[in-house]
Amino acid sequence: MKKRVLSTLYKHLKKPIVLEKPKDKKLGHFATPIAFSLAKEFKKSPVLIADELAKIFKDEDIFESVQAIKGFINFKLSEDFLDEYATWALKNEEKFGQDSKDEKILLEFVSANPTGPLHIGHARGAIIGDVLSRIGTHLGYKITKEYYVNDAGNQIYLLGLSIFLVGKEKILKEDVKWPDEYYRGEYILDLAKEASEVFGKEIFTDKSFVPKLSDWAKDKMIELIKKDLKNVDIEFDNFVSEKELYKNWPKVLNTLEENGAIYKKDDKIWLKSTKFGDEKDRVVVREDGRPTYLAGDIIYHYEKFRRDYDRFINIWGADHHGYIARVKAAIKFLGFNPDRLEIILTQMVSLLKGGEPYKMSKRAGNFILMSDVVEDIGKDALRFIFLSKKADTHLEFDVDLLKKEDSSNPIYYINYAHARINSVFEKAGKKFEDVWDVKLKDLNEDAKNLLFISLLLPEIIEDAFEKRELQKVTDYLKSLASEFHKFYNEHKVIGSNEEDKLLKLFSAVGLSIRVGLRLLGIEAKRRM
RNA sequence: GUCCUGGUAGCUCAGCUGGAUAGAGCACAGGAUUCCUAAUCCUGAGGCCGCGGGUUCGAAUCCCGCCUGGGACACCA
Repeated sequence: MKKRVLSTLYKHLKKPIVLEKPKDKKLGHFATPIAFSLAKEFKKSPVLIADELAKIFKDEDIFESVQAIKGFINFKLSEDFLDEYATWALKNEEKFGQDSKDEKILLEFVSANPTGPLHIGHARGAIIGDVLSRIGTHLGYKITKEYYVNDAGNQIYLLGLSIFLVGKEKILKEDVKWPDEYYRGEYILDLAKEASEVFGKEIFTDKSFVPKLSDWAKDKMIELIKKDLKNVDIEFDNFVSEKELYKNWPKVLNTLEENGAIYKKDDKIWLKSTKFGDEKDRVVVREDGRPTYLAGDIIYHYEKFRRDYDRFINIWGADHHGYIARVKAAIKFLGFNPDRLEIILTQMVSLLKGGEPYKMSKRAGNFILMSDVVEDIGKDALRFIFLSKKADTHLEFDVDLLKKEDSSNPIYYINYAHARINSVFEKAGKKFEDVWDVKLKDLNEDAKNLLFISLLLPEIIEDAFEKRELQKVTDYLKSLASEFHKFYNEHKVIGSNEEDKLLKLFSAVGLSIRVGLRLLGIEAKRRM
């Protein structure tokens, strides 16, 4: 809708126009403060300019009225236009909100170390990434979902070591000296038990077996993570192994050297990342010849940029923010444009239950499992709440609130609207498609307003995707449900003179709720 | 100390490419059901938009300084 209005206005003005929501919805559907900016140019009062423009726009069919008030120009869309659009949308549910963006995007997210099950912090990035991909794909972007598996390095060794030590202590009943850092949690003991079945207890007798345990456990953890993700309806297109990437390390290192990106100092190899904005240079190869974690990321991004994509989006935990500068510096050294890489940071999640705070730490072992929360409140509620706040702000929520069956639980509230719509149709003995060709005219103001709001979904999802602010979608669905409930309470549908028209209106509301939720990976309930 | 982020109603937050009286939800108080799902709705109260300065016809929004919460500052991932 907005696009139609913009192109109509552009036809007359030939200037980019800002369209916004009028302060008061009674004023109209859209408004523009364009007269204020033109005032400077033409040295004329914005009020006069607005009056003149309003007269010009008035003759356009898509507007019912165009009014200039105090320099603002307010537009009301015509019923014919709204009806036509609604009819099309209802008959083309799959296409509703679709667009034809033409960009190939590589979206990397989750990428949690395969050293344990996913915790609630990972879930946030997972859900945001998944929904970005769902919405982006709907808008026409070609999106590949990728998981970078850190299957090399110290953390994986620690995983094996942790299993080894637990096995030694709990299965062999030997005394164990615990290092400062190791993985805790029951799953380590479970793995140790399973390992003793697979390999025999002897596996815990000698430290030289640790790599074997590491390798075995890592694969198990990857499977576990995939299962955790599957349970919230998230699937990836690719899993990229860090270990595999190291095959290309000599080549990448060589390229870096040729481009003057690295130097040797203290028997180590350093990246001159300060040259491109990093705080200090970073070690990429230690004195014993082992590459650092950064090396893996450099190879990974080198390979990424060699692939055929227009844009790269990484979703990282906010604790990685210090990494941005060095990775971008490396990309630049490799001869690519780092602006094509965009990093979305997700902030911490604090979980409450009955007002009690939980502190999470994967390494400490007392972290909250994503799977536990899913079991507790369901994947739909988890998805909704994680999407309802901007990625880079702290998210705090109480799981008990999401179990409540009233309006304090947004997912419940929205589903209730959808179920109500279905129920009204059922009571009326009609199917959605029965009313699609009913002509909407002479609707009351409330109905017209609700119709307009229900047709806003396409611009909401586009805005949400472009700004990477998915809470715009959840906010929209909440307000659409609210407008619907309000209307429902004030206007009787069944048996009224307007029955079919209002049913069509309800059908449009249901459409947006259903499509909106589907893009969030949530199925709208038809009955409650 | 440096770098990110945030500071708006009791709580959680939206608004931030400057614009029309600062919004929503929750919580709180009152009210609505012979009638399509009251799992809902309506009404009410509640605000130096962290503080101070600046730019502007106009600042919650932009700039500078300060106060303050959180995070990051590895040869760990």
